Amino acid sequence: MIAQPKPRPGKRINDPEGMRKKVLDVAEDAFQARGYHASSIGDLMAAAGVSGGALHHHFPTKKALALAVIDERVAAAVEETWIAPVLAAASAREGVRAVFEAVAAQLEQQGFVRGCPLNNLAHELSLADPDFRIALAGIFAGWRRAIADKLHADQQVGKDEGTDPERFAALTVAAYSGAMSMAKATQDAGVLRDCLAGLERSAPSPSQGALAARRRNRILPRPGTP
Amino acid sequence: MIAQPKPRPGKRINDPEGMRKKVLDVAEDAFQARGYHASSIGDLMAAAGVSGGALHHHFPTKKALALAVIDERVAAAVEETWIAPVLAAASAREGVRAVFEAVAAQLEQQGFVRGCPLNNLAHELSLADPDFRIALAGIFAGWRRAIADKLHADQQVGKDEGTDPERFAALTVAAYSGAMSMAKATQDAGVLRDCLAGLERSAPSPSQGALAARRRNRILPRPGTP
DNA sequence: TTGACAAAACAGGACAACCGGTCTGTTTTA
DNA sequence: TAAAACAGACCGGTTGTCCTGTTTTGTCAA
Repeated sequence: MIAQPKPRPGKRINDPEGMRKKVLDVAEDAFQARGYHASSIGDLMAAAGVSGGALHHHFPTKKALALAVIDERVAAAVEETWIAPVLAAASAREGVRAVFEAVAAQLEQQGFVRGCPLNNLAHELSLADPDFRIALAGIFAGWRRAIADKLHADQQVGKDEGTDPERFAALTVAAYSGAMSMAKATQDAGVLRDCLAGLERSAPSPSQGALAARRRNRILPRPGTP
Repeated sequence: MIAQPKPRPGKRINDPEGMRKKVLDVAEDAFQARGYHASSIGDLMAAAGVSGGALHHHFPTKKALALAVIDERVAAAVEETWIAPVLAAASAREGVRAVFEAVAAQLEQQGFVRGCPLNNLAHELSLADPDFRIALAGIFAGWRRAIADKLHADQQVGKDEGTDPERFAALTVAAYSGAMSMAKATQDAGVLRDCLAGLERSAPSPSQGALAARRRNRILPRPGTP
């Protein structure tokens, strides 16, 4: 007999939080791999091992599920992959460089590119529903704000003056988003390095210790796809 | 009686090319506005006023229709919006600037943003099917090549040396793609101008006549949505 | 502690609408 | 007169949602 968690016939254990998390896990993965419309709730139920009634109890509609994925998972992915590393870096430019390189390295090691979760959903859902659009736009805004604030903090210490923080943040987010789009289409992460190199041409930096902030990134979910 | 084109009951005129064009028109528009999966062939038939048999005669499957849209329409849009204006400009940098500004201006005048057709479909279809991915990657490649070649030609005349053409092209395409992604999510084309400004910081340009190449762009299709 | 009881959590089937594709048949055209 | 072009019905499968039950769990008086 295989030792499964709790396949006992006569007993059942209610685990609302665990079940909700399990559904969000598979939904996040499916939306990232196949997109929103191409992921049926039947697929999600099967992948998560959740009954229709249970899923409907936690997420009344598919839209509600997607909104939860956006608010809780996509936002967290941006926070973990971009905002936290940039804030922890020695400077904004250094943080941006570290993230670009870390993501490129992981993608190359991984061997395939599924794209940026935020941009993937943004393209598919921004025009589909105002609620989707507002949620996604908010994540973009937070992303840009974090970078702009970091650069502004740098300038308070005399670093990197002469660069407009808002423009720098916009260009950084755009370059990364577009690079991931191309990387996904070409299945080649090299374009990330090209864009980073082009981006750093505009740096007035003299020279700084190149201590790469080694942080795990989370643009691409679980490597093991069962 | 309303004067319709040809609603005569007893007569019919075969117009293969016209019917094919009509289908591609509505498909291009629907894919841009709602995406591939959200556009049913029933919707397309109704919008184009085409029977199921006719549509199936020209495009046996939905995938075949999408591939035709990509090869004939999306590629043409990139050519018209980006490649031709850049090639016609005084320099690569000048062409890039002109396109960014022209697109931003049109979007602001239009009042809403539907995004870049290439990136819209790239995000939704790149992982869905290898044929889609290859077709889309090819358009990206042509786009980058045109910009890189233009910059290389500039350098043959001594202009803008010290800039790597491939990297410049990659960054330009990425910045535009990402900016359009954000513009779509925020429904605000201002980010295009922010990115352009950030992009031009890396220019070693002394000064050149700012003759804006005024060309119609075609990122967003027909303004009138019936 | 117990027992009652309402709410939450979960199971699983039912259903109408819709999807994309196919099929047969008719009309036009080379 | 055969092939191309078009019309329109048809079908099996899928979609998202709802619905009716059943089980578990928390609560609170006794």
